[in-house]
Amino acid sequence: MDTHNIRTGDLISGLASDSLLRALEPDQLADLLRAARKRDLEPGKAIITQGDDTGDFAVFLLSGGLKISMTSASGSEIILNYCSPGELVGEIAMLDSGPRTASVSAVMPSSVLVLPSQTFVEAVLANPASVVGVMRELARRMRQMNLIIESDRTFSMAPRLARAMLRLLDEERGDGHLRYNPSQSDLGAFAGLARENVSRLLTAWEAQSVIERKGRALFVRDRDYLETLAEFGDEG
Amino acid sequence: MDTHNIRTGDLISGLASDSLLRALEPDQLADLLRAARKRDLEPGKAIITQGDDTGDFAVFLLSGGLKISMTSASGSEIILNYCSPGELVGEIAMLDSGPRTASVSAVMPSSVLVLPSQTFVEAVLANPASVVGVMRELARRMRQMNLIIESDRTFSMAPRLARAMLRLLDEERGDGHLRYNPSQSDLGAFAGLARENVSRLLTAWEAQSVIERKGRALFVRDRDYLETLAEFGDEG
DNA sequence: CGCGGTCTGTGATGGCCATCACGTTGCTGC
DNA sequence: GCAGCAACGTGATGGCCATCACAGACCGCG
Repeated sequence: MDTHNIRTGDLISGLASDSLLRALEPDQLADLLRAARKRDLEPGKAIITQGDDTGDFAVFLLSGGLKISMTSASGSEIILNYCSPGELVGEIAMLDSGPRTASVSAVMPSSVLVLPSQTFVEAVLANPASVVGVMRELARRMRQMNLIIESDRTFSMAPRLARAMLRLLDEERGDGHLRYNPSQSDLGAFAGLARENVSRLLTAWEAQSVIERKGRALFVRDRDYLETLAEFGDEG
Repeated sequence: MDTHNIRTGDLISGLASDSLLRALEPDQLADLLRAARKRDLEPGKAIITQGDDTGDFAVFLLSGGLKISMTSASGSEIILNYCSPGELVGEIAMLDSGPRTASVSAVMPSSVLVLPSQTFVEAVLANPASVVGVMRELARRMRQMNLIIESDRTFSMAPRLARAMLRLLDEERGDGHLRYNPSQSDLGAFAGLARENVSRLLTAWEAQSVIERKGRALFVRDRDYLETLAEFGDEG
């Protein structure tokens, strides 16, 4: 739990290209990390729970994977997003100091840094040029949420699942690997449809060689097919 | 169209409490306005069109009312939000300089200021303290979008329409007035349901004295009813 | 190896809601 | 006042998809 031996060099090179922290200078980043506490999470363990009103920190993911989810009034789970190392989550409540509207939990063994709100604000203020980067990143997320709303409203199951799977594609590994080994229930909660229908769609797609399955793992084989589906719906 | 005679005093007092610009000092605000061009819009006239890739400006609403909408792949309209005087819109594309993902058009005679991206960024940088306010406002919007996604996924027609109408309630006028005189089609596009079902729900609610109708205008009479519906769904 | 638990496949059923269709109202401009 | 148009009311129909139900597959574990 000693945080002073975090190697900031490693950290910086590992920052996600779209991380809020990318905008900070190495000096500020080092300051920030000095004020952060490291925590390790086993799979399933939550670091932020929906409803908490002590939302005065954000979470920076060092390794592993996180999911951001909320429980709807009817009790079902909605997965808003998944995160990879180098990304910052929980900034909404940190920035506006409201209650947590979503939970964040680990989907694999992970380690995170807990960044107090105050330190983050100070770091940004100390480096005004970083502000543009922070705003740009916030804007990018709003753009993505607009897409999700549009998708929910106008598309049927297949395009929605296609979008979800494309968002899960592991760009680094290159072939059709998905990140986080999602179960069918996870895919359903992510795309907004029932688990049974995920199963039906996957079976159909396998028959068309759009995907391949090895055990419970999925591989995208016809990415173009999913992309046209995601963009134009069933009719296209 | 001479913009140098805009009275910044009036403007500042008219700023929405949650405006991005609220965070600026009067000096920066004055600079900003000096670089802005004023435009007048008749109802239905668009100031931003979905797909434009010259998204290097934001729009500040002086008077009137705007709607932010997008056309889905299937051709139907989705209304993402309405805006009142004092609010800033179009910042997403301005901040991340991507293409416009939504259109903005007037729903009543309106006048707006067109703020170039560069000037906005300069104003913010000149006043680092304002950064916190800007981020806070962006965070607030993301929070609201999370709610919309949850609403779309888990609630049936009635709660969704209830939420839409509560968002349209005119807090200033106090009684049950709605802003922007929305038609049933507008309500449908805003809440995500078909116009016919808006009609059916409104008829039912009128019979229960939840709303009252005078001609085509709507008045909320039982706000509590709509709020419990919006929060807990049909079952509550 | 057997055993509870989670994950998965697949049919049957029904409800919610979009769509179609068409009639009605009400406003606008001539 | 009346033609034309936009907004509104309301039934009928059907499709999509959530839900229920249950069987089989896979997995860690004692």
